[in-house]
Amino acid sequence: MADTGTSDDTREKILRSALRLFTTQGFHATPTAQISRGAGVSTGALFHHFTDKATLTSEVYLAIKREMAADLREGDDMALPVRKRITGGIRRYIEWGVSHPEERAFLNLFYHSPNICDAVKDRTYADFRWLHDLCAEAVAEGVIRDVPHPVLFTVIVRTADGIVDLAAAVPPGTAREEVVDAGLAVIWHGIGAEGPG
Amino acid sequence: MADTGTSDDTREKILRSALRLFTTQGFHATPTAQISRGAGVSTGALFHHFTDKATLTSEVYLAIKREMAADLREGDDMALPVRKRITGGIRRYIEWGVSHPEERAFLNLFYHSPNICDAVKDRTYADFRWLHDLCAEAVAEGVIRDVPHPVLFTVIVRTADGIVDLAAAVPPGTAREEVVDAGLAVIWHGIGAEGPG
DNA sequence: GTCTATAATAAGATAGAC
DNA sequence: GTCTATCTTATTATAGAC
Repeated sequence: MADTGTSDDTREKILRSALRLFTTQGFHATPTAQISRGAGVSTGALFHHFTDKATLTSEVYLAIKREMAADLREGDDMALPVRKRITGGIRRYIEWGVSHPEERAFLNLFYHSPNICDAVKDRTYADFRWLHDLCAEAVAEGVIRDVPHPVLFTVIVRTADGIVDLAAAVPPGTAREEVVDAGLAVIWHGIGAEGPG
Repeated sequence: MADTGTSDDTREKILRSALRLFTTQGFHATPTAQISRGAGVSTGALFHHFTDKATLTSEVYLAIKREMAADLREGDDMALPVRKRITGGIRRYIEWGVSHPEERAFLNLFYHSPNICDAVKDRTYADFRWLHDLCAEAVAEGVIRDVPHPVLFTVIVRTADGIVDLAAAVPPGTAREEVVDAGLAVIWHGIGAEGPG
């Protein structure tokens, strides 16, 4: 068990180095040699752990998505009413984005890149399925207005993404909380069946 | 005047070829040789019209932004009440996105790319200034709730971007109109001071 | 499992003829 | 203003020692 520690460490260091360089330079502008150098290992070690550069890129993506999905779900309390669960989910989504700027930049980069295999994107859909179900539940309960689900989900996620960028550009504390609260208020005015909250 | 036509044509063909290839392959994955080949000209001609690849990329961006800004402003009727002008502006924004998929893909790609000079992005801000002013006017008139301007503008644009993606994925006609109308309803519920509309 | 050295290829940009 | 040919450099990935 202690022996495999070194190998896993190398793998992790390569993933972290790739994340940092991809987000500051882009995929194709980042040579594999620079990634391995940033990780403190050799080119040979990189290609021992990852078959090629595309695989390494996908692995970075999958690792981030898995971590993000776990963080989001961990904070969910199923005992709470649906509206509070959704608000909490959006808040955690925003907090995660603000506190993970490199991961967020990578996801944006990856998402808008051409020629990135959709199969890779689809592999993470299941981890977020419960959020879709939660929204459907809210609509069924009359907590959310009867908006077509794709429109509903898109509005929530896109708006939250925008709030993340705004919140990250503002100093932590009251100013940041005000941005998040204002964003949440607009979202709930937009989708909520009742008054604001 | 007729003599310069050939040269301008070459320039335009290079810009169009670059747009198509960048959106399907990405910036760094697209060799300049392929761009010139796609335009039906030689590498030499490309570097005669653009000093380097980065300049060509920026020129594609600026041309798209200029065209988009002109289309948006052209449809504006200053005689209309503020709310109708904003609704019309969002509708034209969505329509432009749906009918310009390559341009939209390029803007997304460019916007999320690292190392793209902010100075280039800033050069187009003035063309959209009137939209910011229009929103501020709506807040001053009490047509839009008193939401901090960055939050307000972000919510509108991000939601509209999401609606473009949804609308583009649906066949034109009733289905598409329903998506757009549903999106606009959510936006106005979110930001409007009065009832829905 | 990690290293150094290198093979094989492809990139951006230029030179000089026409 | 456009072409062909090419220079220079950088890239991904592999080979083989340790």
